[in-house]
Amino acid sequence: MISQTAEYAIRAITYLALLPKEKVSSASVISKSTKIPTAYLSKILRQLVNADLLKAQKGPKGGFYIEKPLNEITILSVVQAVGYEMDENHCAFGWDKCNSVKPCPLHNSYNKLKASYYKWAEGTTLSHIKKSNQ
Amino acid sequence: MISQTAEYAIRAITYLALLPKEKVSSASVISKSTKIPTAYLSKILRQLVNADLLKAQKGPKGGFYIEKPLNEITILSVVQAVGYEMDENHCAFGWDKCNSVKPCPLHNSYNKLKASYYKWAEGTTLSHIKKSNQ
DNA sequence: ACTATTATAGATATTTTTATCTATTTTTAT
DNA sequence: ATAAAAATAGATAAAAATATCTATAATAGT
Repeated sequence: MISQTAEYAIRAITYLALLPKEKVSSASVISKSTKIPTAYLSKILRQLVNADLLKAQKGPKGGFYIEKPLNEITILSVVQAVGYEMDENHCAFGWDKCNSVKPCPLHNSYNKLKASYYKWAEGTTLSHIKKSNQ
Repeated sequence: MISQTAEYAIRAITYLALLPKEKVSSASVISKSTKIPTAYLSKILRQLVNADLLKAQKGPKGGFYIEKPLNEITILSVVQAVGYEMDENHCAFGWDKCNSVKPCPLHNSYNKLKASYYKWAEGTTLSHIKKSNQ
């Protein structure tokens, strides 16, 4: 449903979101708390930094933290930051040209699933997640 | 969202569902029509046969066909036949024990996505797909 | 009976994803 | 200045998913 890597990204940024605002956590602390392999987590965190979802601070007492308002960070943006956006033009039936004008036999059914995924991924923010946990 | 293998399975069985009732197609014909690699498709078809979603007929003029009523074949049953049922107890936040009584911070959000997936996968049958294509 | 055609089974190969390792850079605190 | 703690970068390794290959079994038609 959601790749391991994307799940790790969501898990890690959720962990940071639940801390007090702008509190810094090192990769190794996040790793221990979230059970994400340390080295792999570091790569994921870097991708989140590159996507401007997190800030990084090098050196002792450094680590990662969230600067942005939590309601601006959607699940979709996190998933896309680690490279798992779905190919909008992918045809589940294998057609080269498949669109709403000339839809493949699976087009309409798949669109329903896609729509509910996007509704969820764009509609769910770290702010929602935090609110439902306090 | 849905693994390549599961998509192939859905694609292949949809192809058969759109043919006249109980019409037989060989793996190589299905492969050409659906752009699924032949040998890989054969394995997938066998899994669908093992799950009693398809029938197989060996020998010349043999192949695969659907015997069951199309409204009894859900997308979920196809996906499960090729081994991609999701782990119901998997916790996206990495907790060992995560459930509705003691939910992890992601529990409720993920449940919404899971629910819409199951609603779609259990609610969509080959009958629906065929009807929307005639 | 024989031949050709098809599914089946299992082994092997390739590709992608996930994970680890090593070295380097930055920065805080002494 | 130096040492320690952290991120960063890039190379490598392991595991899983995807794909192919080879041989065998079943069956229809001749």
